[in-house]
Amino acid sequence: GKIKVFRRGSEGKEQIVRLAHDADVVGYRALVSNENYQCGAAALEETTLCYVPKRALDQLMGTNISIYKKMIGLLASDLKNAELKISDLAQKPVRERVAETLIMLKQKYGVDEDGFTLNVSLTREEMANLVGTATESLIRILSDFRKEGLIEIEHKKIKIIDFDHLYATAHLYD
Amino acid sequence: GKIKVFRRGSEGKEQIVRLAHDADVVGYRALVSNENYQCGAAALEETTLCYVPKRALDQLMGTNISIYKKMIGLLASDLKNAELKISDLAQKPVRERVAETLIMLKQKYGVDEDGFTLNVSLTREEMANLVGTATESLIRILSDFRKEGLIEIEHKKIKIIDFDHLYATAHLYD
DNA sequence: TTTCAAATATGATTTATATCATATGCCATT
DNA sequence: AATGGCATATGATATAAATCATATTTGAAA
Repeated sequence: GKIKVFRRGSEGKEQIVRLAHDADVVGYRALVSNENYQCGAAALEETTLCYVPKRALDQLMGTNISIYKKMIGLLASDLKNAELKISDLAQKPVRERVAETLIMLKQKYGVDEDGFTLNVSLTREEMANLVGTATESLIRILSDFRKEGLIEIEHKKIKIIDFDHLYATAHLYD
Repeated sequence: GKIKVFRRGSEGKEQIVRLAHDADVVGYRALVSNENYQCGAAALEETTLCYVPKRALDQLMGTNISIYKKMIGLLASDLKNAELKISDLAQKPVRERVAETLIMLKQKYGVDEDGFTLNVSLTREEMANLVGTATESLIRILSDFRKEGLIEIEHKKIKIIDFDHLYATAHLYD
């Protein structure tokens, strides 16, 4: 299923640092580094979890080298995304980050059978925590996008209407 | 030596996403994922580099499993730091991030023989790119810290005078 | 179906921070 | 040693976005 990985800040506000999807591995960091860094994870919908005991994993990894390769790939990909997010947070205005987040959600979770693009149900607050902004700001910008004909909003579900323009407002490649 | 790893944003402004130190591995991401994600690296001082040809590394990794473990550890640690940085950028005001950065620099690069705490010479602009703020804002906050007796500034070098208060202003644990 | 709490929405105001402007100081080069 | 260019510094102003305030809608429970 779909999982959010987040950290809580000073005032208890959560910042979503990463979204995980089917067949993804959450919390492998705890397996390799035993520091006191904590972050939480919560399911965004009904999810099947698969707990692998540390001992079993160690044993498996002792024999099977491809597990290592797989984990390195996952970590590298997460790190790439994290570093992208860092530069976005430091440099892009909220509007661009919202556009980028919508595109990312589409790429990650795909489309609904009704054509509704975003096949996840995040609350506005969760989307704001993902973008790294205030809930009201996120709502305002979604309204703007709707007025500009970029997206359609039906309650929690969002449909991307004009992908190209949304992509352009995200300023992804520059 | 000391290396900065950065990404350039829309207006060519660089955001430092990570600092690397002695005996660290930069750019291993390119070895495992062949996507088109690009970021740059530049030395902050005279540095001895050690290029390992991809083929040699592959060969080494085929035989030696501890290399995998080492790389997983490095990646996991980098990811942890990146995620911390994400939540900081999203939630903490610039002042706190500057304090945190000073502490991080001390921990990472240690102290000068003159007692000057920061044994790296970053320009103010580079520090700003590390914190994720405008150069003027960074300079202003350093001035504030100096006036408040938290640090001493001698040209490029900075000495932490009152670590406890600086630590407190960073709001590290909450 | 009615009711109520939580989520969504939008307006008004404040605030942090970026931007713009200008001054001062430092170091490298001649 | 003098000059020029860049880094540092600080003040003034503009602006994006947060916060505060208040409707409005929605969905769940009685």
